[in-house]
Amino acid sequence: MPEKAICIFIDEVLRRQRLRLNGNLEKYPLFKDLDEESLQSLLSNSYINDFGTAQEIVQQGEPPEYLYYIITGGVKTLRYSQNGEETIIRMLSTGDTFMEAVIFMSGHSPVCAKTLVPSRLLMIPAEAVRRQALHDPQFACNLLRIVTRHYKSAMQQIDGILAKSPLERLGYYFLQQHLEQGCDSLDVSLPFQKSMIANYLGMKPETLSRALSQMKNLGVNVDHAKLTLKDAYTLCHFCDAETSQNCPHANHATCPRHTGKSCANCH
Amino acid sequence: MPEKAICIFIDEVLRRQRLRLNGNLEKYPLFKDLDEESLQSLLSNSYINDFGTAQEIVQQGEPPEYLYYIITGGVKTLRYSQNGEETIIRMLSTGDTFMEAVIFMSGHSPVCAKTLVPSRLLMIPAEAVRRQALHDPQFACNLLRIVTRHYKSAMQQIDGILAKSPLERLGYYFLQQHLEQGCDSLDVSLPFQKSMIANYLGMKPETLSRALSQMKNLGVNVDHAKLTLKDAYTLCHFCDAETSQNCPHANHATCPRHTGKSCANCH
DNA sequence: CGCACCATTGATATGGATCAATAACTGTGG
DNA sequence: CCACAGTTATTGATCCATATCAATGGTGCG
Repeated sequence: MPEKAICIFIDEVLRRQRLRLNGNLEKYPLFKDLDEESLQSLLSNSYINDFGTAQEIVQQGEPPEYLYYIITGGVKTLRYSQNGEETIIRMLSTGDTFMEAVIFMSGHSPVCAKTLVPSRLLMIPAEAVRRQALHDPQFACNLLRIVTRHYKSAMQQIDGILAKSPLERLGYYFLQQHLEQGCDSLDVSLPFQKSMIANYLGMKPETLSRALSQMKNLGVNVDHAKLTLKDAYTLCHFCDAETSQNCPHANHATCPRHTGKSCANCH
Repeated sequence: MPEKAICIFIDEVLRRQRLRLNGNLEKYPLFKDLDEESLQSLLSNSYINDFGTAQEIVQQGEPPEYLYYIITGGVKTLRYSQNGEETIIRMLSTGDTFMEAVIFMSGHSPVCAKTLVPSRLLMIPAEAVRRQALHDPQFACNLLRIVTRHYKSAMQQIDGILAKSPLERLGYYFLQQHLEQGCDSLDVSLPFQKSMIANYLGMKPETLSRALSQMKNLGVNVDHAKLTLKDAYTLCHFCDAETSQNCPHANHATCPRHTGKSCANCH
């Protein structure tokens, strides 16, 4: 159903462009600035498929067959370790893509992808992606931007795990959610269940729970999957130089980071 | 000195191509399959510079100005956390490139790069790299392959830290060194000092030291910076499905993985 | 209503960090 | 060639943070 794929895709792109978050947090620009010809070539062989909850879309150790674009839904990518435990690498929702990087790795997929909720996915064959990347440098550069962003967040994950306490990791995660959600509201919603977030942050659910109760003392109220901040600067404790680049308050007189006010509290 | 850069570069490429390790472990193919024109365009603005030990080549938080290719020497890339500690992201030596990924990230560099020993580096201006990527899809795809490989090893680092014991992480590291060094000798040399390796593996030097003494019981003798394996299968305990793809013994009857022999010992 | 599943909370255990002391090695200058 | 200082590695003793174990409470769904 190629035509159908294109229709929905165009819809999606338009929606995305309107939705660009904070200007610079615009989501993964896979299709950005592509000419009509490239789009056609990419999408004419693509499919749209619906998946149920907890379905394995890609198996670890299998060659990747498609690049996936989440039209609606939620997906996690993870790795199984020898003992069978899972380590979540990314948690994705509407508008995200996955397997873009894996397609350009040699060998089999080092990750598995699994739906968290019923999801509708656009599937672009891996071979078409590779072919198009060799023909259209704009597309290749879009891929580069996406993969480097993933790589950067993987680096942040690494030193977060090694150098931050569970409380700090959680605060950092909340801050990023807050910024992604436009940061005009004092409410932040948690898009995934807590045990997922715990795994993603490299801690056990119990530890996350305890970190949450510490959060309350810092002015973050947790009610089920919704956080309520005491004020706009509650999460500034957890900000760093990289993240502040995405914060609209940064470099304003109101930013505690900028005035140095809250750094006394930071630890 | 553009001509000089090209001369040494050509030398280097030839050397690399002869040196390809195990066929599939061939190092970062930045210049692979580029036409003469692309090479000229990339290198005509490049420089070669010598750096001393422990020099900061790139500062964290600064915009990246160059892509670096290590002609000779050793470099680490790392991140400083708030408390000032460093987390090593990669440890690089002759033939490696760095900052390829950072050049395509928006904003400033999330990592710092520092020489470990006196090093001679080929420096290609970031702007030239970006321009060339937009003009030459082959070059863009080479970059994609490099960055995705880094991303993959970052993922391995993440679940190594979260799911493996220090001993296992060390064994895995030894195994990879062994494979990179051609695995025809039972001697493995450690290319970096132990405190660096410890940091890279997410543990303290004391912990590495203790893990080393456990290694002796498993048949790995450590003498200064040189390991001696008891037999070719000593490190098989630490192998996983991904790594076995790079092992010449895999799928042979001699592989303990394949026969299931050593998996009993694994834990 | 009752059965899963998820989250929370408390008690305990443990692995790796930290602290501290010593030993080995590196390089430098006399 | 040796003496010395500075760095790096090892080893032992202790401590602490987070995992683990265990019990309870809450929530949603059939």
